Amino acid sequence: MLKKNRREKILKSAISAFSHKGYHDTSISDIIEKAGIARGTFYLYFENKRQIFDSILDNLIVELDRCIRIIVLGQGLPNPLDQLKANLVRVLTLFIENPDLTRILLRHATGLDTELDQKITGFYNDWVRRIEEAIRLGIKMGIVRQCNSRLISCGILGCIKEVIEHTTPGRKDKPDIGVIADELINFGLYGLKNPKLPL
Amino acid sequence: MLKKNRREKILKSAISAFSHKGYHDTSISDIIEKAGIARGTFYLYFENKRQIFDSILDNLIVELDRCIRIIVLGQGLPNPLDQLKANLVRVLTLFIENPDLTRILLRHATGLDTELDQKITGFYNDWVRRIEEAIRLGIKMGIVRQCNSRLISCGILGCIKEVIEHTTPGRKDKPDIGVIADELINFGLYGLKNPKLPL
Amino acid sequence: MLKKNRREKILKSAISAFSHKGYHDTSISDIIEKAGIARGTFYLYFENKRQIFDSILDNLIVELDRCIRIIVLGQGLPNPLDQLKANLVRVLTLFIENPDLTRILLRHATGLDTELDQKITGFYNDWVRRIEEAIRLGIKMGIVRQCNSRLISCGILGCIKEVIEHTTPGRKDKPDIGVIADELINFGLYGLKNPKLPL
Amino acid sequence: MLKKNRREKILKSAISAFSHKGYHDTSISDIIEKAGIARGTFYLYFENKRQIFDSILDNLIVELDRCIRIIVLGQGLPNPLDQLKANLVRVLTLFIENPDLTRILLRHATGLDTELDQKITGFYNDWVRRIEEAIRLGIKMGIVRQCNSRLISCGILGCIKEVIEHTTPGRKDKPDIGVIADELINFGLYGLKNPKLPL
DNA sequence: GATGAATGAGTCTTCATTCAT
DNA sequence: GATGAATGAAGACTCATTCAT
Repeated sequence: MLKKNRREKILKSAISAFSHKGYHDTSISDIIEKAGIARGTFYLYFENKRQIFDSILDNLIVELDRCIRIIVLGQGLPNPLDQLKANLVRVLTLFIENPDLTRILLRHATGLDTELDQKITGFYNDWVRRIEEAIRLGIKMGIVRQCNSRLISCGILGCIKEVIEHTTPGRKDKPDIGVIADELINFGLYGLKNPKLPL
Repeated sequence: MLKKNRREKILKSAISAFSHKGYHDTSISDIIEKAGIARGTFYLYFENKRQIFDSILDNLIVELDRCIRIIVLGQGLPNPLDQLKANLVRVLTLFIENPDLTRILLRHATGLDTELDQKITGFYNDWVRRIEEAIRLGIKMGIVRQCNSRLISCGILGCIKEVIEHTTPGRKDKPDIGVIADELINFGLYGLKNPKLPL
Repeated sequence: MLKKNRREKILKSAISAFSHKGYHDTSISDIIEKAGIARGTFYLYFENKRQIFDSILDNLIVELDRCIRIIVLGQGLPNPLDQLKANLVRVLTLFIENPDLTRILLRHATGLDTELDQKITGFYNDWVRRIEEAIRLGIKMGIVRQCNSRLISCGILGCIKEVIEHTTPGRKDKPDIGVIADELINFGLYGLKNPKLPL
Repeated sequence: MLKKNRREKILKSAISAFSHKGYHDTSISDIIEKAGIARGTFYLYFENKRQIFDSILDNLIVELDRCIRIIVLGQGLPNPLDQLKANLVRVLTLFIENPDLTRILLRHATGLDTELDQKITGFYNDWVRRIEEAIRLGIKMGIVRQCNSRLISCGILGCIKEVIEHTTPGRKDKPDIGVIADELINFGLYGLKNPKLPL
């Protein structure tokens, strides 16, 4: 238990440090000072600087994946749109409540090396694929119009990412996540055109 | 003239190196080897490693800004939507024809230090502001529905960024930029909903 | 204790290196090779090359100041001339027993940069001032003739410095410090004129 | 003639630069900028950085040696003391009128490398030897008291050097060289003791 | 397990000197 | 003779990682 606590403490220090200074500008000294441990101790809990960074990202990715529940159609089940919104709300909440992790993922996890880049690209691709599947299903069901589903999925992911990056940092007033989710969903469904106009 | 050539050569080598290995993993040795020059020569043309990186980004930002022309309404002028599309096409073209620069901007320019982060954030904010103004104007004119213009502008920027990142790298077949632009515009205007369905 | 030893070892190596090759021609490599330590270790004990040099000089200056005791007049106290000689003997001894430090102070500490120059000038000025005060007191007491006390103090300092520089280096036979001190004091008091001659 | 002028211009620039920044902190760039010449041109007139420094010092040493005239005894000739004072005045004048050269010799020429150190030591030793010979002669003639002539010569040289260093820099009011020379000679001959006191 | 002193590979940057024009 | 772009050797300093205590 004590051991776990120590690991957590180191992780927290590392998250804070990486978030503020980025991977390269964060030194082991930064981390151990914040954690209040000795230099050697760090290496008892993590193999090296790179591994603790990976570890942080892996955790985050797992958490993020947990936010996404497959949308199930069926009588007696919540409206699919509501399920979609619930997913979005969970993701947005996770990011907004963990601004340090958000910064690490969106600003600092990028371009470190090929391996990591692939991991993150893979993670995003996963989401793109899920969105794409949903769109394809929608098309099949006649509720979504024909489009380049791949491209649009990509765009939707980017949409969400950018809104998160814009919403996260240094806010003191918690934004209303429900409103944000609604705006995003409306935009994704209906676009910007004034519905009162003819096509 | 010769001097300009040399500067260009160094810039090209640096762009290639930064694009593939990122800022920190690119050494001056990498750059001068690619450029086929001596170590000291590098410092004749650039103050230091950081400055050549900034220089590359500054160039790119200038080029990008040149792609965006203000949309002008009026008889005898092209359709605003076509003007919008032309902007988008120019931006997409610039990115797709310069995949190395794209990688640098989207993967490697992020999180280097506060100053650079602010410059890039500022640049993106500029675009967000322009999109926002267009949306506001549209709302006033009654062609765009009510929405949180700020949030949606952000989303649109992210949409474009992600599509670019997804489209750019390592393609050998040039994608059809016109098609991409159309898809993006349609998505932005009409969303995903099948227009044959009632609201 | 071990840590202190290491610091001492590095200091000794640095003193030897600086003394023989001067500040600029001494590289960190020179110092760590002599000390038998790794490159990084040096920087555990000293901030940088310049700081260890300053440190050496600061130490020496402190030691030198310790050699000088204020001359006190009074019954039952040693003859003022003997007190003066004792001061001189202590200073000469310090220099002669530390020829490396002497070389550093007299040959290599000069002209490195404005800051250091001022520190050393300040140190010498201190001594000049003390000598000057003694001369002024002597004039008041009627035992010293009228003179430009400032100028002569300066000259006396130079006198001592040059004798030290001439006496210190590479001697194997220890010079008789008492004799040197006597010669200097006699010169300062009586000058060169044969006392048997009328003025 | 033009060529000679250029050489002089470079020399002047170098003297000014070396005087203010010292040998190591003076770059070839400093010199050629002040001289208004191209980099390569410098090497047409001087072999390298070190040689121009030597050249400056050699000039100065020659000038200094010219200041010293052998003291000749004989009827109809000026008083030996006056000859001595004339020597001193010439030396002091040279230094005071060339503060940059003085700084170079006294602050910056020291400890550069063994060869130069030996040249300068040799030069000073020359003067020490001359002073010593004069003292010996004086002893023989009965006008100078017994003393360690070597040591005292050294001291006298130091006396003069320190007074010069103290008098030279940054003065706007030209000091009265005759007075300084008198003070120094009086000090050397009679010391500090009040002559009205018994020995 | 915990510590922190020691390590040394790696990198940026400077600057005296050369040489083709 | 004059130029100044090019050279590359050299050196200070950092920091992730190890290991003896």
